[in-house]
Parts: sequence; C-alpha cells; structure tokens
Amino acid sequence: MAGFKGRADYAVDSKGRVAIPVKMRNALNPEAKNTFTITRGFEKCVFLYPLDRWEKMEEEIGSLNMYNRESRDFVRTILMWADEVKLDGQGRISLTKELMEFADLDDRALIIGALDHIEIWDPDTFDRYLNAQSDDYETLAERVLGV
Amino acid sequence: MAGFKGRADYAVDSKGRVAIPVKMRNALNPEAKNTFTITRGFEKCVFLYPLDRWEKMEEEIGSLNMYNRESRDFVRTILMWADEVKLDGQGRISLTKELMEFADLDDRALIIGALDHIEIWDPDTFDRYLNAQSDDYETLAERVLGV
DNA sequence: AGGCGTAGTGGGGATTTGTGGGGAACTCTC
DNA sequence: GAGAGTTCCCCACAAATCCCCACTACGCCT
Repeated sequence: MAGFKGRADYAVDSKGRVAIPVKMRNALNPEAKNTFTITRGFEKCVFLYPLDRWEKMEEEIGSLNMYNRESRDFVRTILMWADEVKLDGQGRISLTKELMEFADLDDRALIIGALDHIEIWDPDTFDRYLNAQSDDYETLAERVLGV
Repeated sequence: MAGFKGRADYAVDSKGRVAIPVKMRNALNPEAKNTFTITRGFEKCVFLYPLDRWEKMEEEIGSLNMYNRESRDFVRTILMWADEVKLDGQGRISLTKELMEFADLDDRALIIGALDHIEIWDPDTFDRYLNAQSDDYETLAERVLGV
C-alpha cells in the first residue's frame, strides 16, 4: 500500500523492455494484478499507473459529458496514448515505439517512483529538466509545503 | 470492463474493411457479442459503439425532449446513419460507403479508443483536428486529473 | 569462503495479429 | 432466369508480439 519511491538507472533492451525495480513491484497493490496503464506524462516522460489507480482515473474520465467539445478533446488526447501493459515473468514491461519516441528514450531509462505512479525518463532529458529548475530543493519545498 | 484506449494506424482494404486492434477487442464485454453499432460521430469521424453500450445510448436518446428542435435534429442524424456491424473471423468490421465518405476515409484509418466507444478517423483529418485544439496535453490533463 | 537465491539482462522460438485475396452465396437488374 | 455486382466467409502469409529459458552479477546466509 506504500507509495512508489526511489530511482533506478536501467537498461532498455533492443525489444524496448525495461525492468521495474523490485521495491516498486513490491509496493504494488495485489489487485493491480501486475498490470499498468502506460501513457504520456508531463515534461516528456512516460507515466505508469497501476491498474487499481488507473481505474479511478477512468471513472473520472467516464463521468465527463461527451456532448461537450472540450471534454471530447480531453478524453481523446488522454486515452489516445494510453496502453495496458503487464509485467512479464522477469518483472519487465515493454514500451511502445510511440512512447519511446515521445520521451526520447533509447537504451537507458531512469525509473522514478512518484507515489501513486511511476515515471520513466530518458537520463539526459531528466538532467536537463533538473538543471532547468530555477529553484533549489529548499526553495521548492518551501513554496510547495510551506503554507 | 476496462474502457477502450490506445490508437492504431491501420489499412482500409479495397473492400472497405478495417481491423479493430486486439487490445480493443479484448476490452469488449462478452455480451456485446462482437457486434457494434456504427454511426456518424462528432468532428467528421465515425463512432463505433459495442452492442451493450449502444443500448444505454438508445435509452439516453429516448429520454431526450422531442419538442426541442435541436434534440430532434440530433436524434435523426445519429439514427439515420446508424448500422449494425459484426466482427468477421479476422476481427475486422466493414465500413459503408456513406460513412467512409462522411469521414473522408480512403486507404488508411486511425483507430482511437475513447473509453465507451471507438473512433475511426482519416489520418489527415485527425492531424488537422489536433492542430486546431487550443490547449496542449499538460493543460488539458491538469484540468481534469489535477485534483 | 562457498553456495544459494534473487535481480537485471539478453535472446530464441512459438503464437498471434494485421493484411490481402479467392470463392461461395446472395441480391438486384434486365 | 441469366448475368453483374455485392456481401460474406474462409484461407494464407509475413511481421510483430509474447512467452519462456539462460546467463551473469551481486548480496545474504550458513
């Protein structure tokens, strides 16, 4: 039930497979059935939602009114990139070509725990992302947490 | 029970047949019996409702106020073009000429999962549609998923 | 220190999927 | 009723996908 945390620098093999760290696999809710929904994330990374968490999201999406143009745009955009993936016998998932292209992934990937989901980054992209952050850790924390 | 998601760029063969991606076929409720109701969609695409879902749609339509002119227009349009199609042995459906013409389809089709229904787009039409969207992915997602 | 188990990595083979086409059955027209 | 045109069903094939097995490195336990 604990959230995902930690980070790992793993290989992406020629078939587009990435291992998920054991710590995160153990943090999986049994009802997630080793299944994730993988989709585009923010800032050029890939999001991985465990099944149980994704179902809540689908409920939210499903409750939108489809006769509203903006809702349709949103539903299409979100779902278009989503895909259901299962851990294989070795605890890996396989990325689609589209998502690898989107996140600029080649043969290395950074797996990052983010509480209710897992993020997959290209290491270089992540570096640039960190450097682009104007504020340091302390300042950020103060802005977000410090009332 | 999971909704339709994902996207695929598939061929439309000379007989007007399009394959439905396995992932979406697997998401089908057994009581849909591999049958869809196909009809005109919004924004020049074709909608594909699984049988079980379409029945709810009919209820919704039936509950509309028929003394309202716009309701009548809507109901006529959606029903006039509606047709029942079944997956063939290869998991394909065949499009009618009228719907292909309406959606500007020729030899390629974009199949997009949209939770309770499937959409079929002409690739160029879809490109134009995406470009016309005002908000980017992050903004859209934040609006609904961002608590 | 040695062995055992687990985690990350790689690859081969079987199966499935997307695609095209042929032929039977059915319909519509003349 | 014959012929042309459709529609439907089945077969075939190449490519992509999935599943399983094998290897190595590291840590833990005895």
